[in-house]
Amino acid sequence: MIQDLTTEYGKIFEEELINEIVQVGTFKEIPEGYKLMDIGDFVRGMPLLISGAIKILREDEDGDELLLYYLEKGDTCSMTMACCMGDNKSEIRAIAEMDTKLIIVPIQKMEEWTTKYKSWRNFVFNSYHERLNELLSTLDNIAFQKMDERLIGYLKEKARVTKDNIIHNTHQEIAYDLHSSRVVISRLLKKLEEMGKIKLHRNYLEILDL
Amino acid sequence: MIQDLTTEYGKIFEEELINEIVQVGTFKEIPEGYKLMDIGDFVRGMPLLISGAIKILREDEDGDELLLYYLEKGDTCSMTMACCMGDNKSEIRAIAEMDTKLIIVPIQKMEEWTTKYKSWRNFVFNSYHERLNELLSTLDNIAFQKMDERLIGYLKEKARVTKDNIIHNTHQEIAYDLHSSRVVISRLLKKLEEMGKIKLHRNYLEILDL
DNA sequence: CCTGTGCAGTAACAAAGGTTACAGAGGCTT
DNA sequence: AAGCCTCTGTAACCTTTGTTACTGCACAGG
Repeated sequence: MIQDLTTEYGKIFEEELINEIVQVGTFKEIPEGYKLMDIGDFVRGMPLLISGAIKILREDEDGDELLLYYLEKGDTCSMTMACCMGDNKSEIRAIAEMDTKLIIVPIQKMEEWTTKYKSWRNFVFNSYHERLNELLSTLDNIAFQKMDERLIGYLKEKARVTKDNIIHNTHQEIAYDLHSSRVVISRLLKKLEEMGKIKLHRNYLEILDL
Repeated sequence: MIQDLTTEYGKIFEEELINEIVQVGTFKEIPEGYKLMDIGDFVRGMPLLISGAIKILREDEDGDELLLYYLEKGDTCSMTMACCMGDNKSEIRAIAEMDTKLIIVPIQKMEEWTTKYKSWRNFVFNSYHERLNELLSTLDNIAFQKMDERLIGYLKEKARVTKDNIIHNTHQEIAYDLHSSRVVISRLLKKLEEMGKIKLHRNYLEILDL
């Protein structure tokens, strides 16, 4: 755990802080598909990602989903932090996009370290900053783009995060993430295939040239 | 200025911090409609709102607008803070929704006070937190609601912020804020009038019962 | 009082996206 | 091989939203 932590966070955190994290943090290995947190859950800890990726989803009252963004190595979840200061119920759902290693830090420590370590303070601010910008860009996509553009963006981002040009999802799953319907996604994917940008298969698709 | 500042922020900031703010801050009175900041502008200061309201807009490459949220008294602009840590160009446009009083604090002080004052640190964290939640709720509206619901929400929010049941806007202006078109908004407003929820006039409309 | 300008109402049409329904294909189980 | 389940392709249709075009109306300024 010290090894992993130092590799990923050694450059930005003081040694003393790293030691504290090792003492109070819990190392976890999470399999793909594991649900780390759901809407309404109480937030008990704050995750520091070592490797892998976690997808963050929003859901409305009717159960309609929407992908917000991915957390990757070096990221933490600002939502979690935000929750610590409010009613501390989660506003979002978090699901491991691939096998993921992370460290959970108790939320009490968060406040303490904010006073004690400048590097931690900067880390937290930076994290908020990044999440705000991610949310803004998600909002841009939804507000200003049509479904075909959003779909292309989705495939690109997913390929980037998983470092894999094969998208292992059914059309239905993609439709959920984009808050659309299966038929619409099938239609658009077919068009992309006709344009030679992707190749469709059962349960997965290949990205050729987006 | 000390009077205004103490009234609004006296409860949350230490006296020493209030004094510092008075020393380095610039008090400003902004008329309705004044553009405080545009996309791409360099961020030089951080606003602390004393009274009034500021609307925060996002715009895409084609010039299409979208209202994100309002800043009100006691608020500050997290985007501004976020910008201070990044390339410090603004991602958003800020326009006074009504006559507004505020204090501009130089951004260098922000970092300094974050180390020095616990109350400031909490204020900044809280502000990030609130903005994240505002953005989330804006995103919910756009992603999950239809235009008629969004329009009702817009009118309600505007009435709340301006404390006025008369909305002083043309249909075209409303359409810009919601990123829609004038004809669509006219259509929907007419329906609301037929339902007895509002009363339409030239250049303004009355909210009866939403 | 006349007129230009901007605002609002409305109709007709277009496009995007969502819905329903059904057929066939692939793959697994028995 | 037969049966079953899930995924994909496709057609027909509907709703919502956006677009274009034209009308009349209100108001300000000459």
